[in-house]
Amino acid sequence: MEPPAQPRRVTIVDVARHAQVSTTAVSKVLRNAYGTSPKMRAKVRQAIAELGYRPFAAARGMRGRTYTIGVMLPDIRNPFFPEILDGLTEALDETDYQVLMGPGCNGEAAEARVTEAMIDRGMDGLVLIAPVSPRSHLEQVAGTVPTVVVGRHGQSAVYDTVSDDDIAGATLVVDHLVGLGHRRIAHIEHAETDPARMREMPNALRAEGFRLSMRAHGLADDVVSTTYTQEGGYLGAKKLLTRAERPTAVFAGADIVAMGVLEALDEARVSVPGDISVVGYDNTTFAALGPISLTSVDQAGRHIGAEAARLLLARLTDRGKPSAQVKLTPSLVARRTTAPPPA
Amino acid sequence: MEPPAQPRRVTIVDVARHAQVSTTAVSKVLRNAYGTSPKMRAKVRQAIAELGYRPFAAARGMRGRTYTIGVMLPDIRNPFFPEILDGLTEALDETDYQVLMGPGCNGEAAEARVTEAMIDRGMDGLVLIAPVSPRSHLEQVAGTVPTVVVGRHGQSAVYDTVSDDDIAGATLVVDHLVGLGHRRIAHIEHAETDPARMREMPNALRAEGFRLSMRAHGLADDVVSTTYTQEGGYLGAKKLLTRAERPTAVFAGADIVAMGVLEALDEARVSVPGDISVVGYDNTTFAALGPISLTSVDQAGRHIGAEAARLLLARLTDRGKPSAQVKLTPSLVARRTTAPPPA
DNA sequence: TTGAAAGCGCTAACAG
DNA sequence: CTGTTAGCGCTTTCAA
Repeated sequence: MEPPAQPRRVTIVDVARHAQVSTTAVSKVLRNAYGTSPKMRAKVRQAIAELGYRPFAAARGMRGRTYTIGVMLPDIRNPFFPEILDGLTEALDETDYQVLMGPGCNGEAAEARVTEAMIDRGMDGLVLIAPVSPRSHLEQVAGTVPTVVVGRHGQSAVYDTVSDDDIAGATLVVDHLVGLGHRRIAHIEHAETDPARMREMPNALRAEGFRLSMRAHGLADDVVSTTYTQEGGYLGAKKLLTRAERPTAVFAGADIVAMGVLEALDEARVSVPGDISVVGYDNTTFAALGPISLTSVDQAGRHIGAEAARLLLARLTDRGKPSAQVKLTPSLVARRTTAPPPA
Repeated sequence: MEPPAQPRRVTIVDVARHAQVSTTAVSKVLRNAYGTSPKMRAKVRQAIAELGYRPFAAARGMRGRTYTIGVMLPDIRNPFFPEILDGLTEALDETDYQVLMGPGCNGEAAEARVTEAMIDRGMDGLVLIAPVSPRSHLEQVAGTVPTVVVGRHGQSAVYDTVSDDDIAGATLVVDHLVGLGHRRIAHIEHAETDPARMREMPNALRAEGFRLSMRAHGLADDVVSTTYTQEGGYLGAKKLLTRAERPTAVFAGADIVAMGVLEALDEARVSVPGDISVVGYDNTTFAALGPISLTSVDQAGRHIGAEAARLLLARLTDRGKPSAQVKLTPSLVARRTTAPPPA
């Protein structure tokens, strides 16, 4: 008795017939395009509601836009990204655009695959979060579809960028620790070898900011090179503990690194912050967790996301607009892993 | 001198002309369809490579499939989901399908919006992770596009399900604690009022498993109702600490809840696991973090994701196939938050 | 085994 | 302001 499960999708033709107008009229109402009388709009809107019509985005994409924005994020596990996404979706909520995310990619090959997949699906705009691909690839992507690059410095004429001032962030950390009385401060960095990326990747800038700031205070800049992983932090801390003169504070380049540091210090029965203070970066969710309570640098992820959305919408409206670079200022959140050095 | 930035996309027509064959032939080769000679395939493949052709998925979707699978996840912040995603993408890596994720949705309205957006974009199949929408909506979605529901019990004739045995997981926890000598064990649950969801949502089953298991051991089942949030854990623990007879162990329904518990215990100067043992659920990344080292239940997220991919691919091949329910078995990971009760 | 031709649902020129 | 018409890039009958 029941109709079969798939009663054919309602199309623009059905709506046009039901409203006694042309398909063009329906299309125009859908897009709030110029040249529709209020009366017609009302008729069409009613027909749409009565039939429960929803435009088929894939078909729209063949001529116009798909109303889809793709977000590429390198690592879904990084607790910093959800904040960016929140800001992004919130800003896009009012619009007709829908956000779809590519699954975590690591490395250039995966990034290329995801960006291509998004372009092939006719996405109207792309937001690339902390991409590692060479600049040339980013520019090629941006040449095909409006693009905003987030969390990577270095400007381009074809894409907009939104990033947080990592130099300033590192300076905040050093100032905080020096203010507490620390003199021997070590930094654990994510080693960057590619000279092109040196100037663009946040990790490189944090290390650079640390060096500059320490020197400005007339202090020696002690940097240990590992990676931005928990293990990297663990190994880095182990190395620091063998120093003849141990540092009294460790600035980990990312919260996840700080976790490894805390683990190593715990193992070595070094008290935090009694013996050694620890600072992270990113102010991730777990930094705020009671048992951890890590002092960290907050990047205002929501704002970053909101700015990215704003820039993308602007470029969607005017593809030829000059590229913009937005730089936001981080802030330091002091918690229980930092204190004055032992007397 | 250079051609303009947008030199028109290479289409199937270009490939056909370059290979001196019809567009039909190219299409067939693309889809490994029946009726192409090896010689023709070779010619077409070469032309594709020489021109750097990539099919435009949006256009394919108009007649056939988009080779896109949509994954809806409720909360990108939940560190359990990345595991599922990894299993999913890994299993799909070999295929022509691309995974795209909807942004975190909370609540039925957001879920409906995302599922509709995915359907409107012609996605070939959907994976819904821990959806909260009523069954009727899930079945409606599944009636439109092949669907696999993950992390929610209760079978349906139209969609497949993959879930972890939450009753068994709760039993593992109780057995572990009882084995250590605990008798007064409390559980912090996420309150579920909707009777329909009672039988389907993991949180309800964990509480149920706890009750059953405690009674099987001849012990009283002490359950505190809050929510699966850090704050819920904090408040739940506060409440437990006011008990005349404090429990010697707390089973938090999720790792994030355990974080709140640890914070409350820390504040109250209650030692873990000296005075009170704490167990979480999900074995999230931060459970393993050195400073936390939380005993937790592991759901084998990768397997869940891999199973979901397998079922979806099967249904993509044969839409009429009978629905399947896959239930996986969890395991307990003992860490440093559990120990025998104080003497 | 191969190809010509007819759409899929929608938008964009262009006429009226 | 409204409607007619011709595609977008691909898949799919259906003949050859």
